[in-house]
Amino acid sequence: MENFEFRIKHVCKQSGARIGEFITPHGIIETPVFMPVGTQATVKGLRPEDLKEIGAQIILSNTYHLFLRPGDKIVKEAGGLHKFMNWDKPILTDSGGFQVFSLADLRKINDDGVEFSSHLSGERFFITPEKCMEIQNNLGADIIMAFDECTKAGSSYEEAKEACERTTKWAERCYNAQKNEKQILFPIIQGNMFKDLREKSLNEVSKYAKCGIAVGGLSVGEEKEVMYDILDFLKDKYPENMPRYLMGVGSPDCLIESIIRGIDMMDCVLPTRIARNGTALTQKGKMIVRNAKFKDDFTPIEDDCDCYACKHFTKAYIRHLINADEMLAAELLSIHNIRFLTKLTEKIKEAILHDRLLDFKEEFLKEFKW
RNA sequence: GGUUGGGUUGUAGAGUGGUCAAAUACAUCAGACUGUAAAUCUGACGCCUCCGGCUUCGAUGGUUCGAAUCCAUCCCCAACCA
Repeated sequence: MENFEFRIKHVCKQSGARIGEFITPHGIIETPVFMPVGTQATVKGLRPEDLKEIGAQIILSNTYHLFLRPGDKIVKEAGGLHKFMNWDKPILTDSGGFQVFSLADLRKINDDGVEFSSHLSGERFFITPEKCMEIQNNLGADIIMAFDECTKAGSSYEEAKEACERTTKWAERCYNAQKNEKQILFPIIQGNMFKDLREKSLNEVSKYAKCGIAVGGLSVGEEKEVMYDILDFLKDKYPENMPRYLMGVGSPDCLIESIIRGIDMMDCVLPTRIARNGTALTQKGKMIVRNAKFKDDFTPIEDDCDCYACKHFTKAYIRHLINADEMLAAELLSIHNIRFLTKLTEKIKEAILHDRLLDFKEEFLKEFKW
């Protein structure tokens, strides 16, 4: 596996959190890392240049969505996802496992795979683990995800167990189907909120983890404390020397809490979605810039922020753009929100380096309210 | 001066005797958003001591058990004719 390597550079003596380097064919990812989501081969509202400027090292895209449109063959023909979307840094494609969860009404699962009724056309497609690998091979991301079954919080033990076992079997099938050495397959730990299932899943799925493993099925409606508890439970059980990716988690407080619990990589649609809906991330928590109280506030979202939006524009102006339905509002807030998270991970790294991540968390959460 | 058509809750605009505090849209205000069916969704939007009460549909007066809706007068607005 010379195309991929994970090196731990420092472990925080206070928290156990790590700083690492994840080497991929498209460059080194410094962890811990927040990964912006670009489901349809674009981080909504942002150009690759914007993303680089705000410190994005890797972005996500999505197997299910790109399979439906434009089709993985088109992307392959275009020269692969990197070339297609003009992003020369690492890319991770999610497997479509999350769509098993989010499009629950439009799919049927059996042990062989999932039948989706396309949310675009209604046309039915059957996705197996092997098909998922074929699609992801065609897309050509650096990191590809095993096809899994993500269950919602509140699922019964039986449901969780069934999904968990299926996810393990599918991980094996993905492992056997994945031949491209330029791509690394991350298997996914499931098990819902049941610790025995989580442990079993971790142990079984680890067999298929060469240089990276993911925790899925969290932040699916449960209380944060429940998620933290699961992460605590898993913390010292992961395979050695590989990055741990917590899927779909990314509010600032969760970011810190998860990194403290040994997580290296995270992604989340939150910063870009709430940006499009008029909300900014700040040191104090959410700021709904759309609110009338900002109509004559001629200061930046955050005075000390180095992002393009804060350097050049005021809250009053951005509120005006939101109010006028101008797309620049979404762009500026997306830039700010992603920058907020990349900057937060930089501060976290700094704290890890100085063995004071727990202190940093205390300081951060003193001001930050969600 | 005359004719015709109008004046409805921020705006536009339904409603032409009871089921009307009054459709709908827009605007406004607030909230939600965590591997993106989300530039989306939810709620509020006359006033109050708000599971009930009060005051509204240009104004005033009337008809009626009951009026935004019918009648009279007046005041405005628009178009056209002099």
